[in-house]
Amino acid sequence: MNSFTEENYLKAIYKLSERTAGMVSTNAISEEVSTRAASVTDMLKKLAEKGLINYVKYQGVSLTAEGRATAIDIIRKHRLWEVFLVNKLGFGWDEVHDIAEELEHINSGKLIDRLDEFLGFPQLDPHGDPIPTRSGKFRQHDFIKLSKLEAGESGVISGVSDHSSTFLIYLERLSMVLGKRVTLLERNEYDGSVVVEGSGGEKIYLSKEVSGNILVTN
Amino acid sequence: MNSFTEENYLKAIYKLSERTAGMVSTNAISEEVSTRAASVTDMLKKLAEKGLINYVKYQGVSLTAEGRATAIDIIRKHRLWEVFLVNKLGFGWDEVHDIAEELEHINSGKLIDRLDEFLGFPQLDPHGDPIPTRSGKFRQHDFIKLSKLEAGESGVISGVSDHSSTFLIYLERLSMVLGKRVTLLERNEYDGSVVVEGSGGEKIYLSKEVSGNILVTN
DNA sequence: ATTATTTTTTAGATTAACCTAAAATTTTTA
DNA sequence: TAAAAATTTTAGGTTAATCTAAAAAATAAT
Repeated sequence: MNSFTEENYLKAIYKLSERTAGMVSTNAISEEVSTRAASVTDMLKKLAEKGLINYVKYQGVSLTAEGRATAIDIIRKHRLWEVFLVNKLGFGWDEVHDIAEELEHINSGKLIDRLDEFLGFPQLDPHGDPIPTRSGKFRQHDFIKLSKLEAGESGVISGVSDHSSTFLIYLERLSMVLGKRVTLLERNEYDGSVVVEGSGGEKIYLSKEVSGNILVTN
Repeated sequence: MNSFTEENYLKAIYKLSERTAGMVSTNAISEEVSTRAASVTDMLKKLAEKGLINYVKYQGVSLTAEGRATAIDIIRKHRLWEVFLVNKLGFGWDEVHDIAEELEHINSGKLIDRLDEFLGFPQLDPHGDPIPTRSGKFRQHDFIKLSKLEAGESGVISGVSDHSSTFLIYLERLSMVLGKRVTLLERNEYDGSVVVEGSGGEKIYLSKEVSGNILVTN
């Protein structure tokens, strides 16, 4: 069995290799887990020893099949717990990340399968992220960043790529919630900010960062 | 905040002081947490330093008000999670102890209050143990050991004092489940074993140990 | 293509929680 | 009540996960 800490490293490496595709650097991991690079090096040796990552000194790391499966399993748990917290206990989508961060390390396959069933086998978590199946498969999701829409084009808000509560509370205040249809009216080429229109005709101003963290479909 | 390990020591001390009322010995704790006495001494110093226990060298320990409150809070979490596992996820009463042992350390007051509400503010866990209120109060329970019934007296099975799955699975096989009414037919004075009769007229033989771990009301 | 900078690793320490072996204290027993 | 036995504590070590400071390697810049 892997420790709590080992699991967090695997999750971090998985997350980083999604975005960058290829080798993940020690410094990037260090940043992600908020731990000094020297400590990361120690842990990388240990994870390599256990066969969970491919590690080449000074070159970076990638997950082995086993490491990847482990990481995906943790993500599955995290997202199922988030669904539980929001759908069953009435938490807001901005409140659940930290609690799920603890719950994801609870160690019982049976528990997670029962929870999955109890929740009705949800496909997406409260932030629109796909929940992997028990065998570690992700269903395809065709989300694009809101910031990539053309002027005049519309889309339905289906996900976010920042799960921090500050960001989610801000979206909430703008009533930019999952399921809402918006049309991109204009893009300011100078700073990348955009103006979108909701179905009620209301106009919403979004900075480049914000629109880049909102995912839409259609 | 207290560590996972510190919480387990507090829980152990609480449990032991329930049974013995008074000072708890190092060896008893050592046994309860499956750790050497020397290590227990280290931890006792630390817990005393934090104001959670009263510790007098060579004399034993007792919980302070704060330590007691902390222990009761953990017990509350443990029992609420057990109710969740049994009532919502369909686990058997013999399967939930170990999982709840992990879940009880999840750190969020809001989570546990929401869970309590979601479960309908249960008063007892699946083993018949009372669930303390948010303010740490136990409702009175008037359980007596099945082994203390007089011949001819009857009672309703309402709790157990051993939560191990071996014991619970054994009870299950005898269909000695919560809510069942039984009448004590006879007690063998030689080994303390008893014979009870169920409402269907079936006779069940129970050793002294088993009948001592079954709690009845009425 | 050397030097300068950044990144990564090694070396040596620290803290929490554990251990064994030995010493100190308390309890039991003769 | 003094010796024997049991309990508890101290002393000194280990492991996992972290740290800082310094060395080594890779990358970038002149």
